[in-house]
Amino acid sequence: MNVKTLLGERLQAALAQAGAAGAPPIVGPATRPEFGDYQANGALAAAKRLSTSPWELAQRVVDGADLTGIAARCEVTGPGFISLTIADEYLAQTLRGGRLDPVGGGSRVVIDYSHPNLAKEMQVHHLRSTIIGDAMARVLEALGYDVVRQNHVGDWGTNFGRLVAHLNDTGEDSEALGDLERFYTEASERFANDPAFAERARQVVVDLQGGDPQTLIRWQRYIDISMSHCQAVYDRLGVGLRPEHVRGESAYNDDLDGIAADLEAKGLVTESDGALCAFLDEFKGKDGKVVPIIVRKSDGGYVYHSTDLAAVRHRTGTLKAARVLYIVDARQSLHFRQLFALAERASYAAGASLEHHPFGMMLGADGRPFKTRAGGGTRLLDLLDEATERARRLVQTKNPALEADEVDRVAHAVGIGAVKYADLSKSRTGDYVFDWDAMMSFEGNTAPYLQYAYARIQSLFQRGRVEAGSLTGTPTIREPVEHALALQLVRFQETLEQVAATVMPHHLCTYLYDLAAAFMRFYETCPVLDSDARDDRLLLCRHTADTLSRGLGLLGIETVERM
RNA sequence: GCGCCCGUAGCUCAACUGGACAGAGCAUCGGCCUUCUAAGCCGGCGGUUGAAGGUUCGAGUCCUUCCGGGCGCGCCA
Repeated sequence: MNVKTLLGERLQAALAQAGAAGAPPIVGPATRPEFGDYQANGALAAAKRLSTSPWELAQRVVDGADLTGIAARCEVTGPGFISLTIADEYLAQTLRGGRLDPVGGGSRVVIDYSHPNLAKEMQVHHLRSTIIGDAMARVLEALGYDVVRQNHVGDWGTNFGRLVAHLNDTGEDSEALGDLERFYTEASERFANDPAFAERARQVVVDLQGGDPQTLIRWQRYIDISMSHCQAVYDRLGVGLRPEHVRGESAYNDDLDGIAADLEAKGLVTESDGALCAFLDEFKGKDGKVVPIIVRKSDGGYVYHSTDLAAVRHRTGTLKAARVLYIVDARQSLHFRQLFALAERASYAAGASLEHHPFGMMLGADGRPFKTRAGGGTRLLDLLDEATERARRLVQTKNPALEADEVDRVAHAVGIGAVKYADLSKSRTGDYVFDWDAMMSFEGNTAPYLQYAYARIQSLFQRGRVEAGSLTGTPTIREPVEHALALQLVRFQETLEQVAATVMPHHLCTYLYDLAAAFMRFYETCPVLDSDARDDRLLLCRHTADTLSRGLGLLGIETVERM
């Protein structure tokens, strides 16, 4: 149950009765404790339009609103705010322990995320797209949307010309592929310094796009090895991407001639310097000249505009998406604005909502692009190694009593969780500072704080010899800290709907942090096991544990029983 | 030059999209462990939200102009 939506409906009806039909109630959490749990600000704006007193209108809304059984208090405060306090009984009945209403109704959402470049191993800059996309996929699925994951891997184009050319020279069974990074570097150096090699590399691109069998075999060999590296990273990270979600640039190769012909037939492209381009007036660059969308290069090859157009058509046409979310870094903003505009004019959007959700760069503590400790490189695997290692040292310091295999599990959950949470907890629009010391201090708004809250509850259950699953019923709420905890628990649904709408997972992080903090306050104030209210409080603990676990799970973060 | 994003406490970040007195954590200072995990809880200190105008009953949020930073702007993706 989304309490915010429910309050909104009831207050909107009351506004209409009071003469302000259609006025939005504008319900949100109360900004201060003395204003209750929720507040509605709609009467202020509505009164302005009706030229009546805001206070009087708000009072009529309060008098007319049907909030029986929901609100314990509903009153006008200040110039015309409506302050609402939810009834304890209602909160208690609404507790769902992390279960969600399927508001998505099976609507299909395609999410394009991770999309590593297979020319080399995954780099740290692939982290953001991968984990934001993974979190969004999980959240939308949990809300009842029909999610289709699309890993639009970079497995095509000029990079692969030089790689396959180098593979041709070193031999099909090259041991060198064991070290993709070095192989890539060697190929790049030869391309830059050896004109004859560069010419062969360009020919390979033509052969690839033309479907030459021998070239495709070598290309496939390279792709397979690179993709297995990616899968290892996904497994290590615990993201839900699997081979069946891969639909790379190469998958659209056969569509490209058709796209070009179709755009020509629709009169959307013209030839310019030998290339086939679309010129959309709203996109201007240097010297005020229109920035072209290059559909086909002068050498007849295709670049990513065309591939992405084919992907749009696939997602809206074949997959029948209602929404397509592109979790791609902010530098691609112009590209996507151009892409969506051209797709619209070519009627490829098919009524679907095409959305680019950009994110900023990962910076080091020095404010420059982040590098790992291992050789100052940017391999994502090195970053994950370091995270787990740092977590292991910390876990051993904090709790020396843990068994060796338990240390492994906790170090993994905490290390990977800390990295993910540090990223997901920030609003994605800007750059963010990746600071090992801050995230590994494990204080404040971090994954380990949340994991710790969960472990404390599990410890309660163990100590009290309580089977969590046997805790059922509706608790009685007595204390203010219990009310605050129950209120926060009930806000799970509205928080996730907000995440789904904004594609901003950090709202879920903030929510979980507030939930854990509410629990910690409850835990400090209210004895559980040795209390007359034991059963009621155990129930609150169970709902908290379930919600923390579910919420962290939606972020792709594991919980542990002990830490 | 044009376009997009950003600028909030010493540091890292919020602020539910225009609502009440801008909130957390870190750092710093001070309290709380012979009872459920102190990776915790409670409190103090810390702000002209880059600047100046404007719209509004109300602006960190919207508009204009500056200042400062990042990114992008024709055959890579």
